[in-house]
Amino acid sequence: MVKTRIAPSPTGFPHVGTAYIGIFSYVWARKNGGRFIVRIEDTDQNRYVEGAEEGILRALKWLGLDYDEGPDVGGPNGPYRQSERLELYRRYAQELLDKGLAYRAFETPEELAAIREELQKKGLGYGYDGRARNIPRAEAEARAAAGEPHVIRLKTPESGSVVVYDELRGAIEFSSHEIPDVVLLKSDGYPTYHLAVVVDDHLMEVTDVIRGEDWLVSTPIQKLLYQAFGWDEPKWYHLPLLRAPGGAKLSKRTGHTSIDYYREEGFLPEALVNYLSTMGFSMPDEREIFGLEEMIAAFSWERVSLGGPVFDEEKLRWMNGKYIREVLSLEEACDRLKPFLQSAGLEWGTDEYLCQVVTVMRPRFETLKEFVEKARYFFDEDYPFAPKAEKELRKGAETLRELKELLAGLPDFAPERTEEAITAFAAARDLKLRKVMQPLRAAITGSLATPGMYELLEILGKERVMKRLERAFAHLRELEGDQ
RNA sequence: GGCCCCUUCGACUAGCGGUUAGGUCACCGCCCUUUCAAGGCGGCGGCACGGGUUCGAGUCCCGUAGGGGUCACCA
Repeated sequence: MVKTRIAPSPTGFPHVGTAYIGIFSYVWARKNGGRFIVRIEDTDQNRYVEGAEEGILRALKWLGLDYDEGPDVGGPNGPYRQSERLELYRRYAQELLDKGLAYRAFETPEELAAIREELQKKGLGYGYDGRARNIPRAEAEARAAAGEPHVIRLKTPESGSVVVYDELRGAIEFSSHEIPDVVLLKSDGYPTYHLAVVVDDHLMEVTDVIRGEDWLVSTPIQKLLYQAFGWDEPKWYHLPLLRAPGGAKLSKRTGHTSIDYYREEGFLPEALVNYLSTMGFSMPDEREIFGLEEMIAAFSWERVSLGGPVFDEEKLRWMNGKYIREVLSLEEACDRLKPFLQSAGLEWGTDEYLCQVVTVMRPRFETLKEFVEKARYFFDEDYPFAPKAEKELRKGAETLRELKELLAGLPDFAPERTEEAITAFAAARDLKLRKVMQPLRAAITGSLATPGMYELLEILGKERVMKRLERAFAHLRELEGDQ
């Protein structure tokens, strides 16, 4: 059975990179009828952030990446939080010690810094020379027993090479002398990533490790660990890293990397997932709008490209708009908007009214949050007047007064009726339609960017429109009073 | 810097030896039009470079360049 996992660290907000890798892991597991699990890698006590785990799990659920096993849902191979598995790592580190494949090292951070500097001068690529290998076993055990702080390091081969097989790139060879004696167990008793990931992936029966390319060069270390334990290694897939517009790895400094940011800005989870999926994957028929189910059906590693994709928020916005106007049903779109209206303190009355508004507004906003900004006047009689709208108001004040009388005489604001009345009104005065429309638009919305006038009038209704015209004239008087 | 990975329009990508190198975003123009959008149509724009292999390379190989990653008791 194919089993994939995602292993986020609770060190901050939920990262889009986690979602990105999560999508491919999820899809590959589902494609194969396998299992997708979440494991929390909280082995760094210094970087641990309270609440981060909850944020990450919430984000994964929001995106629709439901997992079969995880810290909050349990599973057959738990616990799924590394801080709760410390005994396991110690036991396995001991096993390596017993086999003579690992050793205790007692250097202080200062000593290590000195060693690193020294090696750096010699032009060597990494930071430890394996000198503690020379400490006699008995002495090391005695010092450890005496409570001397130390770490346990992996004894890596001194010659030869390690060949890693990446499913997306093929065989990659690393010279053994470039693989350092990495720390397996830290002096605080916590494991490092290398030990924890191998022990957990093995125990949790992970068959396919899908992760970011930044892990590629550490794979030989983990492969060595699998060998040391005598376990079968999983298949490795290293996905390219998401890039920021400049080209560097997407980070806090180079772009918006928090999933929460996108949720708060009014992006739809479906759109974010869809967009992230197109970062490296493409459908056989080149369609760009597709959901997880479609991706699962069409997925193949051959359709994954390896160039680092640049995360383009502009295209994400376009795609989000596409979802709002073409993928979501009208009712669904209305429901998604409600929380945003609420947090803006706006009331929409009936669902029917909201849907009328959304119907005409749908082609005009790309994020849920943007709707609130652009459709405010539908929900607030105290809508503000934009400077350009005020200008139209001034220019068309006379026309508007006459138009108001006309509108007041109409029995109702059915589109056919208002259209006939207004076009006739303009024709009678030999006015271009816009000379009539713009002042009216400005008056009843405070804006010059709105849906069509006839639908606007119908949705707002005669009563509200007449009141708004009154208010607009009042506003006009204030403006003139100021001058 | 050592090592590793990557390289098609500005961005995301299709292409798996023979194509006028296709699509999407962005940009520009036109159409529609009462504004703003959406939509339709059209345009701009690319195989990093140099060697090979081959009758024939965007497609295969090598090199160069460029970009990225990684060199922690962080993951």
